[in-house]
Amino acid sequence: MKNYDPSSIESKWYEYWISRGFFHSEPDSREPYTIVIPPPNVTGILHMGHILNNTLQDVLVRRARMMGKNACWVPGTDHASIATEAKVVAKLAEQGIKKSDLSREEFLQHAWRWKEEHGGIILKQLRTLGASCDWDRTKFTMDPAMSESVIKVFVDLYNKGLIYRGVRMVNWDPAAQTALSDEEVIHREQQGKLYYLRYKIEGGPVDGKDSVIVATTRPETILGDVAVCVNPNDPRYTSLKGKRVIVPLVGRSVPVIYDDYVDMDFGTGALKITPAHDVNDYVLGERFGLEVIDIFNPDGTINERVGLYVGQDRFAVRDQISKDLQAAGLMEKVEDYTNKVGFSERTGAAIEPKLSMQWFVKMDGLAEPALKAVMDDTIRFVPSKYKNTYNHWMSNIKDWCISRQLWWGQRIPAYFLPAGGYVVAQTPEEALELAHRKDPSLTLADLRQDEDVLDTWFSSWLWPISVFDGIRNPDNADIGYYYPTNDLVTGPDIIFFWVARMIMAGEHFRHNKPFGAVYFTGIVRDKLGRKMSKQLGNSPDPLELIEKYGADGVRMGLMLSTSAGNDVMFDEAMCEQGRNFGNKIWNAWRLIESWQTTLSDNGHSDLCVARPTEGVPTAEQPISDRLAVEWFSSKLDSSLAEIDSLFANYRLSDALMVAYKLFWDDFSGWYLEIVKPAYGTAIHPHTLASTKLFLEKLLQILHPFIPFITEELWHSIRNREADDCVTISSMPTSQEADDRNADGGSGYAEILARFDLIREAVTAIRAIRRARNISPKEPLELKVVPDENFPAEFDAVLQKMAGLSSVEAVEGKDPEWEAFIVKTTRYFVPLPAGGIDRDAELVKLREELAYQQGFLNTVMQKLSNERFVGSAPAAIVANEQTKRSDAEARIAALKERIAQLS
RNA sequence: GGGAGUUUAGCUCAGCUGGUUCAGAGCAUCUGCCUUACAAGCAGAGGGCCGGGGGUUCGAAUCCCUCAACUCCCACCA
Repeated sequence: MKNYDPSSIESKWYEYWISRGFFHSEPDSREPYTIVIPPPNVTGILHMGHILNNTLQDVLVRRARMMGKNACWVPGTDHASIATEAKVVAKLAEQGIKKSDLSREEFLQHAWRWKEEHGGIILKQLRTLGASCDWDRTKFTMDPAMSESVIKVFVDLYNKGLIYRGVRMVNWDPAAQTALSDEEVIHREQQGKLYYLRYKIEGGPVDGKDSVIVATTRPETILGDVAVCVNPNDPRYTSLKGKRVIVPLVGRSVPVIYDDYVDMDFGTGALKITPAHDVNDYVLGERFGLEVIDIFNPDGTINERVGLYVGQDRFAVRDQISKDLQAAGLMEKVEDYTNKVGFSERTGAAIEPKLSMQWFVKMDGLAEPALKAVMDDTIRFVPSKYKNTYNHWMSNIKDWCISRQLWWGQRIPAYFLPAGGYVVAQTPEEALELAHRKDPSLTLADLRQDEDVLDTWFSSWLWPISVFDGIRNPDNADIGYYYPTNDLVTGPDIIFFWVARMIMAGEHFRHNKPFGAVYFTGIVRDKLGRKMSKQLGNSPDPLELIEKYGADGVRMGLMLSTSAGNDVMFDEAMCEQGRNFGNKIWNAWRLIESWQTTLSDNGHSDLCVARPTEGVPTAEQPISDRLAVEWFSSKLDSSLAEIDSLFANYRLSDALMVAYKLFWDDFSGWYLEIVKPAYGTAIHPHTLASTKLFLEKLLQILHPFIPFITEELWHSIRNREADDCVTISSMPTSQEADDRNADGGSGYAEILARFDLIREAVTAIRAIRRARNISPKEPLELKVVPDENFPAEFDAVLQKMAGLSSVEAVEGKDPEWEAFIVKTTRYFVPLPAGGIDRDAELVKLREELAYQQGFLNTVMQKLSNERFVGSAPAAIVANEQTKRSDAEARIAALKERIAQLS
């Protein structure tokens, strides 16, 4: 089989890991590494954003596990009250059941059944991706213990005076029929109209005018008008002082009031005041003691208050009232107008500002320590630009409306008393105790619990604490060990909803940050940069992708093109690249596996492969092998160091790229090619042993990114004990070069540099072959004028990789030799037949000469500039001097060559 | 209306507190190869006034100013 087939092994290994309990964590003496998953909506299904987010978490967790940490990734789901309740309501509607026909208990039964049937699908899907979560710790935000924590926190904050109840102007979602927090409202530009309405002046014309023209985008709200407001400095309206005007159609007489809130330049400079349905109007209404006329039902239809348009929807009324005004001659004009309208984040309905009784959390005290923790980098934001966003929001924070007029969620533990007033307590029984202080005769049946539930985020803000039961049992072993968690991986879209509030909760309830760092992912877009959506049909099904490219391939594809905070332009080609890489690894193993250390007499490989460690080598290890091992060992080491530092800065895709190139270019392209025995010959046992060791380390480095294929090959390399898996192996560290140096080897920086010179020479010879159409199989001779930049020790490697029959030191050149220079070393290749094309050669040489002379000029300019020599650091100047002498050497060689040819 | 970010090769992006031959990487493209691990591959090659303009400096993709385009966040102008 030439191609790797991921599907045949991926599910096998996931089950194996689970069966060995590798992902389960209990507190022990090791250092913990903790991540709590951003809990997806319990009824949600996996999309590309989840794939990205969870792959990132898995990479971090798997790496930490291999670095010797006690890694714990806590999975779970969120009850998502509005979204889930909306889904259940829709599902019931399909069956002809209206929510209003059900009791609370009946509805909740349906909801729980729905949750049991559809809930947690997403968690199963995460296993397909390879997510190494500790499934034994799976939590749901409405688990009894989780809900108990939420209620405990509510009671606690209430008793501290941080939660209050009051009538406020809130964002009302007429579709879900609940209040929303400010964060749940999305403002979007909308193409609307600006209507100019005529308000007749009571008692006849003033200054020749019989009416005031008022501009509004919402003519239907005139039903609730209680005043017309103008700016006191507006000369157009000074004469209206003390006058009243008639609300069109409605016929209500309302006063003209004066307040400099009104912008004289907008519309006509006259503003209608509807305190029940506009935040600003409400403020003005309070200031002037105006009546509040609420004209809407909770579902956005007109109520009976005014007796007009009763029962009709607000948008239908807008059209109708516009016509009626027109007909009555009360519409001056209508203009196109673009304005911002708020919509519900969940249902998409246009938000209606509505005055209602709600519960709020006082935020300023909570915000202060939470702001500090981020600004002084106690909690690190990656990328740091989100500190600005966070700072701005936290500094202007408003109180948090936490009550929702829904049934799915934690019910607010406030109990109303028959005689008025209420008590707040953890349980009805405790509530009764409190109630008894007011009236000892009360029984449980007299208490009426608040009908509303809490905002979903009021449970998720406790997530990093409550998953470890740190609210109910603040001193338990888990919370002490795993908290604070290490990294949080989430999208910037919920920085206020969730991240900020978790920090507040952490600081308030644990007096400690909830996590050490927040890695903000971008949004997964299609390759045209469009957001993925069902409507556009541009959102691929992750499970299909996994089936097609393997989980490793999909993970790799996403990881290669994501950096913190940047959106990912998703292209299936990326998964293809990931799959191809898996194939590359697979084939590298096939090659190594085919190598034999002993051969039978007839030249064919023995069926029985000698164990390299057992056999006594019958011959010296080839020098090219020894050098290749030494070089790759250094290369591996320097790459490890690089990867470490990239991880420290959360540059995961760069780290993967380093590993990718290490495997593909250095290991497969160079190392394996150097040590590869000729067909039909044996490999030296030492070389084979080293090669397998290298492969093992490479698999370890790659495992956090592509867990499946690495585990499969880990077991192919040798027979292993049940728990000897790459998943829980120890990540190689980058100190091995030092050990080797102690044995008398050369430092690895130097060997890497020397090897690069050989690479350049090989590439140059290959280019000559290509230009002259010389087959790679045809041996060439190489002549060299050795100097300090000629890595003579790699002679054997050079011969093998460039297909040379000999490398000979010479003093000078022959006109029939093709020449090239690596750094300062001059190389020549005698060409077999036909010789070289002198003219073409000369053109090339002269171009090169011109470039080198130009380069030398710029160097000389710097060096002859006294201010450069005087002010630049010594190292920079010395470097320029080296550049100068190198260039001069090359120019001399080029000139000599040109002289020969012409 | 405020604030932040982005702009470097066809695409996606690296280039940290100015100085190595600094103009890079991966992918894509082009050319030649089915060479006994891999055509999901190998070998080679091309490709960019670093958004425009100005300034600071011996020296600018990098620092400052300005203009332009795009993106995002926040904000109660009907």
